[in-house]
Amino acid sequence: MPELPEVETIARGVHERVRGDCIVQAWFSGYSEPFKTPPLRQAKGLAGRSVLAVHRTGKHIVCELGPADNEGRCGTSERPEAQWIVHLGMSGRLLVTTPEAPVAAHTHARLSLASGRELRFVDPRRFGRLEFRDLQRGQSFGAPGADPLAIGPEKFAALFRGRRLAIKAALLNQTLLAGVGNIYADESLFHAGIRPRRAAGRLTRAELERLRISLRQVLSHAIQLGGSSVSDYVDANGIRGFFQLEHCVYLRTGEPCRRCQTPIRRIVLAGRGTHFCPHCQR
DNA sequence: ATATGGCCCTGGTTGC
DNA sequence: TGCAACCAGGGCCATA
Repeated sequence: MPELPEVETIARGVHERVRGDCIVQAWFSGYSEPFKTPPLRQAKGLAGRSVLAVHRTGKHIVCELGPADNEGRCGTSERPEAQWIVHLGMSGRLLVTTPEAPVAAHTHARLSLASGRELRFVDPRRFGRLEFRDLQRGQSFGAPGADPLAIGPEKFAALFRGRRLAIKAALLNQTLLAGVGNIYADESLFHAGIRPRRAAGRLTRAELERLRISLRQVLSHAIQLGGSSVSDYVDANGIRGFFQLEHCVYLRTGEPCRRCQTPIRRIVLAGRGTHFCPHCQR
């Protein structure tokens, strides 16, 4: 399940490989209903654009696109005129391949590039979303929540003030923090020594600061290891990440805590499997 | 206003 | 061995 570190890894990989390339044409599968922009409009908007940069915002991959000139060739303007926004949902993958590479089942988009390669969007569970934005008509994409890697102590504490919901549920709320998903919510709460069910607004200032630091450390460590490959996650080159080997609680129900040997417990919170150490987390 | 729970969707795993 | 039930959960939406 791609969360911030996995999305960051994929965005960096795609950036390195397709920056400066040009989208010659775009193909979309018949499946399209939940896409934020109708496939025909995406295909029309993408064709002839140059890829200026690819980066992550929250759990979204944003491709900054330049203009095409009169001959249909790619422009070289530095200022983005459009954006292609990819959300991978649960099972989405964004791959750079050759056109000859076998087309995986559930491939929903294929962008042919001027270099002769293809950028493909594959998503078996169809929780992913694709959107095209014309920046001359609309606003640039922005995540609603704060960046957990950049937020400071004051703003972080303010996010949770007065909130009665469980801290785990609050961490998953993308309008508060953008990019935290189930794995890193559980892992950061473990490292901060906080029980997932604690009411967000009742955490002490010291606990909130431990949580902010833990979150930042867990996320940046995971980025260094290329993310967590817990199901079928692979990066833009088809390479798996290694952070799953570092997990302390996530999907370790019944296994001994790495710190105190107490068996890890699993509860359901906000509809999500939630894992914690009953001894280390208070 | 905040908070909760159901739904979507497929593939892998478990259990009979 | 075969098949069905179950589980995984991000984001959206209806409801309380």
